[in-house]
Amino acid sequence: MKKGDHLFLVDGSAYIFRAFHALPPLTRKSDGTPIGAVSGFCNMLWKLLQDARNTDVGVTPTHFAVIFDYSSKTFRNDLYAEYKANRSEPPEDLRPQFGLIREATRAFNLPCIELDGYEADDLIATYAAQAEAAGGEVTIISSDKDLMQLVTEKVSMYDSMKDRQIGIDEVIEKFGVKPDKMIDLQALTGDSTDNIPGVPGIGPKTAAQLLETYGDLDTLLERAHEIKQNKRRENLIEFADQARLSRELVTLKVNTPVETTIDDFILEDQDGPKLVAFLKAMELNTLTRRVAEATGVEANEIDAADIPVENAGRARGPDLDSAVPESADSNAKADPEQQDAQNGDNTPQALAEKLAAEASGAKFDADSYVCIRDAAMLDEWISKAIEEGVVAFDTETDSLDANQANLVGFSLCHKAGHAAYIPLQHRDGEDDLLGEGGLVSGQLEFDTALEKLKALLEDASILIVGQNLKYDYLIMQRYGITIRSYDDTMLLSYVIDGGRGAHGMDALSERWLGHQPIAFKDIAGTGKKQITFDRIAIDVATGYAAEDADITLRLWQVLKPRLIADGLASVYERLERPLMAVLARMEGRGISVDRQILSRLSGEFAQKAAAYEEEIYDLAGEKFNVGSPKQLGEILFGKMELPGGKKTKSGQWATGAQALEDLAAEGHELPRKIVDWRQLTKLKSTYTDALPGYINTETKRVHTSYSLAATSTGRLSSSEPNLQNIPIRTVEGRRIRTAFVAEKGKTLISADYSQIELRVLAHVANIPQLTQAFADGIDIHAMTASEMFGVPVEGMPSDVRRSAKAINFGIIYGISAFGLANNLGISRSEASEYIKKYFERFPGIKDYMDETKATARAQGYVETIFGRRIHYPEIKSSNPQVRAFNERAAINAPIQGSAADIIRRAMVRMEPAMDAAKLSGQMLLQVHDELIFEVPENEVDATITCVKQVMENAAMPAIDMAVPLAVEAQAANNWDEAH
DNA sequence: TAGAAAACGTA
DNA sequence: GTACGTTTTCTAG
Repeated sequence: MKKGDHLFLVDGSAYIFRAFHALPPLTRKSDGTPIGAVSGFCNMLWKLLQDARNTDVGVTPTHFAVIFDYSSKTFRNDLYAEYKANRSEPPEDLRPQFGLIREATRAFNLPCIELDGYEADDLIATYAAQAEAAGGEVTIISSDKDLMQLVTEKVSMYDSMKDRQIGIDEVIEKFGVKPDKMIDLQALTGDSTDNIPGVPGIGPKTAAQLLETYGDLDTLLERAHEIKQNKRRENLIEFADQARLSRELVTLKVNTPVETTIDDFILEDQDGPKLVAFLKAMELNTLTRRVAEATGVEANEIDAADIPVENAGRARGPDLDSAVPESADSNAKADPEQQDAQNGDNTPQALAEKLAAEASGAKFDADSYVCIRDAAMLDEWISKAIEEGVVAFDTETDSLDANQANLVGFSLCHKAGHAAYIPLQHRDGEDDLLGEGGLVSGQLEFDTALEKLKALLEDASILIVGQNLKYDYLIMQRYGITIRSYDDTMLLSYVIDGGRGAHGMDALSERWLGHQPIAFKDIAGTGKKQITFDRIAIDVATGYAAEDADITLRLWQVLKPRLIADGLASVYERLERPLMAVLARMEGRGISVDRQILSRLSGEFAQKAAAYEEEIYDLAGEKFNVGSPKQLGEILFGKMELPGGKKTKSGQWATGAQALEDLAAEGHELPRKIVDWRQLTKLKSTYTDALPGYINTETKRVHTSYSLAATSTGRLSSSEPNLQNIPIRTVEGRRIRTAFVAEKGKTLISADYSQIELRVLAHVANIPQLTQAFADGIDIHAMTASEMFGVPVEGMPSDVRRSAKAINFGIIYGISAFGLANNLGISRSEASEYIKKYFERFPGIKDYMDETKATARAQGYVETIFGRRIHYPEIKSSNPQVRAFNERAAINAPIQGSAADIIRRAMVRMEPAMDAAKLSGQMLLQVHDELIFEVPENEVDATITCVKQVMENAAMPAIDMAVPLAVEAQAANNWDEAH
């Protein structure tokens, strides 16, 4: 550094706090990460750097650095233990921003300086002194009075938020003393925020006046006895030492052992792409645009930076430093009263309520909806969407099956009440042989519209809002369009109101907007007369489709703030939103199913079933519909007068498998045959007959549909076809699995969590014996039996182990004596004894169950270990049966739900992990605790290693489980052998 | 023809 | 005892 050079020193830590308190509390990324301070910081830096290049404006830095506090412990704590001891932890909302602001600094290509044991102020003092000694000038970007002692002819300060220079004159104006007296002034006045004692009764005015009179602190303290005011005199004498200590505390060190020299601070050019990538990740759209423009970067071509989110969360890094923590939510859980007192109507909760109240009274006006039929108008609507940055989007198609549906039109809504429908493929006239009538005129040309739509949907700076967006995502994916930034109102509702009712659009519209949408069947008819959407008149379609987009946007406006207010952003952001696209890709891939195998099995099952039917008629003495429980009941308990018949709640004879097994056990032949017949016909009708019908004609594969929001616990569900209930328990049933095959040259890998729910139980209930057993890898059911019945694990009778296994599962299900008795075929009192014994051996389980019930009652919901909430509105029901049921479900939910969250996390991480390992295999299916992959034969071993790694570490780093997660993986050519 | 009930497949 | 989805039968309209 030389004469004429100018060093800018940004007081990063102070800026963070100041910006945080100055900016609106709701400045957040779409994932809920608070970024108010980050935003302010980036804008400030950018402005400073821009000014630096406009040589005619202000001063021009040649050197630049951003300085941070390192930790809350510094050398000052050795001088005075109470120093800053009254500082409370920074607000939860602020914490993630410390790390992000350091990231920001690096993205700006600026040195990011901190030093253990020293405050940012000391580093600033040191560098300022060095620069001044070298003949340079210094501007300190801060308005902190603690730094004013550094101001000289060559060193000034700049308050970036008020755009104000602070030089010698400004210090005198503000404090009445020259900067070189600031130390003495602070020593006298103290500082309650930093816990610097000072001298009681002396404020800045008095201090300035005293210093004016006596010159400096030492002289003042020596001549304190001359002071006329009694109290002031006494205090100055009594607290003289305290004043000296205070002076030491406020004096900034100009000789901190810095590791970087000011010559390393030479201001370099911006790295445009790097900065744009970071700003995109922060979703600072305006600044992104500005920076892209100024640096000549095409923002659209740059992906948002991958800011480390998970790893930093745990690391005990410098000060409160950490990038986005796992839970960016805790602020919402902070004491609401305190927040109210501080922010009044600005709390997230208050804002969410206000928005909800507004939405519930809003009017819907079908006449305001627009039908877009020309390109210019579409352009106009798209630019409105770009302007808003948010747009609701909905596709209309001719089928519910996203893997074969054709796009008929789409709707947009950028502002409540302002929605449009864009018809593309409506048809009329008679069906020809292909079932295709003529295209209705007055529709935009398909490819033109699609191209425009692609630009909109793939623009990462525009948030696409959908309801059940996975469907639209799949449709657009098939047209070569990938939706980049999105929110899904169904998933928002699922996270916020899990267990409180349905999350379909109709239900949500009624719940939040007090509006009943046009029903699909009202415009398309029902049953045999139902028509597909492309046959619906365009004006009718417009009213329906535009309304859907309108509703979706309004729901988003209500639900997104609630997500933040309820502190559920991280659940949504980590377990729901990213999984949507993962599932869409899995569904799009489908799995190969061998038609021949199924058809052979169908024939076989049919033959055997027919044979059973003959025998059944013989035994019954007449022909009847074996599939009719009603007729069967009459034969068994009416005609044949078998004993022990029970009735179902609707008054019919119960002929369930268990009832028939009981009869069979008494030596009756017929019930056994019925059970076997049912098994065969079940396998045939549900699987071997039905599955081939699901083979997609184009892909030749079976594409299931996963629902992310169907279960209360967080599990997925699978339908059309349900591939989560493919038989495995019986030999016959297993054969169906052999029809699920890998394509040529590939292999299926099945990887499943071993005993994941019992492991979660061991973790959440904190049971030492269970934890130990899992750590040692011993048979968990045998261990339980051994504990309960005092039988050694070696050579344990199988029925003893079986009882223990049933109890272990019973615990997970919120055990009742009734249920256990049923399962084990023992008496209620015996079952009660077992449970009692179990609770004696594992008192932690009883505690867990009692606590969970109490929690559910007290707050109306329970939580998984990752914070997913499951509500039980009926937990306080006066009906004992209803209440007991809710209690059992509430006990089960954290266990089942945590396990579900774990595999969700694994799934979200799986694709990136496999990419990183250069593996080309693909994830096809999920069955609650199992993932199925299809991989090239030569990648099997590497894939298994990768998959196990991801699955076994899926809880980390959010949760450090007390129990290891174990995953077993196998490869084979079909699902039966792979499992 | 729509929907409930019963049965049964999975974790 | 928890969580699901599909099929068939049966009933009500």
